[in-house]
Amino acid sequence: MNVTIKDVAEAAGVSPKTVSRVLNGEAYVRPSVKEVVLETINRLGYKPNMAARSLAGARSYLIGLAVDDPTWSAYAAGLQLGAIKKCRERNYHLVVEPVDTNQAESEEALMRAIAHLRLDGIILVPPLCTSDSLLDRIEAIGLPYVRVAPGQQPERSALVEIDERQAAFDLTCHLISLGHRDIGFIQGIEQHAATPLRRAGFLDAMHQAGLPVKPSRIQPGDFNFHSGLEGGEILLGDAQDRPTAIFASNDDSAMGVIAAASRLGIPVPQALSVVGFDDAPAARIVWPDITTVRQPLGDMAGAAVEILVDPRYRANMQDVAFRRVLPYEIIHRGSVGPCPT
Amino acid sequence: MNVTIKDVAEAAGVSPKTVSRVLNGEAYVRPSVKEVVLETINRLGYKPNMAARSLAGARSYLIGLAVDDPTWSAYAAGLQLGAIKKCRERNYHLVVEPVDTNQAESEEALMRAIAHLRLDGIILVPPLCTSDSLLDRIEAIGLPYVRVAPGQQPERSALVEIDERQAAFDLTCHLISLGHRDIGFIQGIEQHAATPLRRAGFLDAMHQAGLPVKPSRIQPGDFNFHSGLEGGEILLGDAQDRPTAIFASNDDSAMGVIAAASRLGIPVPQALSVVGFDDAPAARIVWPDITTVRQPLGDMAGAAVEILVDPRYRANMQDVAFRRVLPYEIIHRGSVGPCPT
DNA sequence: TATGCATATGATTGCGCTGTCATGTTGTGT
DNA sequence: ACACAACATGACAGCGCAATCATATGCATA
Repeated sequence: MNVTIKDVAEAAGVSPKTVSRVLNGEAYVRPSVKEVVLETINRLGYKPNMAARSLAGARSYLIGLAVDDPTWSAYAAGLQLGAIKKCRERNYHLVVEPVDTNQAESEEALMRAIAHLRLDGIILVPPLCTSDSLLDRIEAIGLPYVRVAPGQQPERSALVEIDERQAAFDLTCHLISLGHRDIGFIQGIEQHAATPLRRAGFLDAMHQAGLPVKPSRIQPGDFNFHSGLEGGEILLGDAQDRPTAIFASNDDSAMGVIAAASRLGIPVPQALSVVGFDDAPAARIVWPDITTVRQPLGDMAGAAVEILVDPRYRANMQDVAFRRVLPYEIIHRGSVGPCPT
Repeated sequence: MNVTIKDVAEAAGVSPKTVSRVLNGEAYVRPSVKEVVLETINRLGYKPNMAARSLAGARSYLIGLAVDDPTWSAYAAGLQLGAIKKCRERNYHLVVEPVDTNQAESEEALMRAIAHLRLDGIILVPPLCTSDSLLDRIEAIGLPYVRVAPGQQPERSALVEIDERQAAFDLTCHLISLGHRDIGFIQGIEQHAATPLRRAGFLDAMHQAGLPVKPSRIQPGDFNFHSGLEGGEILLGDAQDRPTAIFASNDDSAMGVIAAASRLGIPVPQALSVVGFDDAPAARIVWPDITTVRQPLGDMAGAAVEILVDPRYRANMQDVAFRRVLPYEIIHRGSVGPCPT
């Protein structure tokens, strides 16, 4: 049937264990032998059997990505792609596990999958990475995990994030620098750690500039188009008293705000500036395209994979060295203009 | 450490093999014994080890999803979610493998992953499912595969699709029934089998209604927003001679057409009707929302998984019974109106 | 030359499960 | 009552690999 390590060993004139050593990059193999083995592997087209590897060894070469995102938004997609790419590099594989935070049974299914597959590690995406009950259970079984943008309990475990608060601060400052003094804000899902951070960054910037923020200028939202539309219609509804700029907590809701403006006949960016967050693909293609904050989602997921496969992390999961804060970037596009006089 | 089948067997007072029988739903286990075993499994929290199962048995309980879609569009996301859901039901797991059709090395990586993981089956998504070289290689190793919307070589292997041509035909008829007689068309990526089928359905309907289609009314595209924008601008550029409706080959390009109309000051749907295809999430939320064809992507992927785990398919991959044509649905929304007089 | 240590390799065992086959233990028809 | 099936269970081997330990080589130092 299929080529096994034994076949390679025989063909190369060494023991299976030596082939195994070459495969796993262990020390104590003469370069000349190593070369012969590698050549034989290639010639025979040998591919190690993961099941046997994981049964005999300690690792499964499988990393989990747990996501609670029923629509599989661009955010989840960006992370997934980055994670897969890095897994390939490292000869690992990614198993995607969707979880519904609102369903206890769903968490059960995740734990079952983890045990089934003997995952080597798991990447937790908002809002899962802020669920204490889930974190507790994962810690209880000793599974290495990395949180993506948890926004809280930074000391608890490894994490990968950007400085959301600073990014929101910078973006708000940009609007202020263009003369905007009355800026509305559309929030995200409250359970996402990013939501309070982005709001805080926004408020920091406004306060630092000495600009007041009426409570009615802060509208709820849930990171999707509709909430942007609704929040936008409320913020822009009163022609006598409307903000000249709106900060939406992500790009989808920013598109909703633009749609609301368009319905009300308010030209963007001439009469209203709109900014989003995340740099979703759609933010680049809609018209006007949206000024936003680019999160390096692929890099973040890649960093998470790297942490999980790092034996040093597996040895000491409390190690503070595994807290990655990646750079963000403000992307200037067409949805922002100077404050209308 | 972890509970094994042996522990369960001892606790239940039976042999490991009997537990294995219960696990795999084999015949010849007394109901009373089965009950005791199941109770013990539950009590001990036993989770079978996939690696051991796959090493000892013939199945890996892993299904692959191969996708060539660098942006991981809504199409890929919809399929993925449906596949994962069905996998869970069946106690399988999904491993996502992105492939770049333009990179030979990428196909190599896919084949390596297949061998590594001993996949039980693989789902091929356009345009991969029309790559003869890839299909040949997969057949050569005897791996069961299902093609999603291949649009050609229907007899070659199992497939899951909708009747793209009929759907495009129906959608075009809808426009014609509203009085439109001059309809433009934006194509998709030529390598995707859906592209010629949707075009053919469109042309069929036009011809059947006795309506001419000038060559300039057919614009190229690649399923994304930009190509819709460009094609739209060309189709609508001449105010003296412009179609009253445009059929875009998917929702992204339909949004591009709407954006083009908006730039040119052409109100949709008053002066121009636009239809898309796929019923992407965005089609529902933009304004105006887009009349389109809903493909049951989740069901399609689910059906693909069901075929792959079906032992009858594994036994006879030529069986014509495994060709699934799922129903589509035309979704009427705000982007279509009667032909302006 | 003898001693030690770093380097290099192989023999053996077992991971947890399923496949095969042997062995019981009931039921059914005559 | 007997043969013979259908049913029910267990003993045992082995999947392909890595971990462990034992065993060989070199090569410098005393």
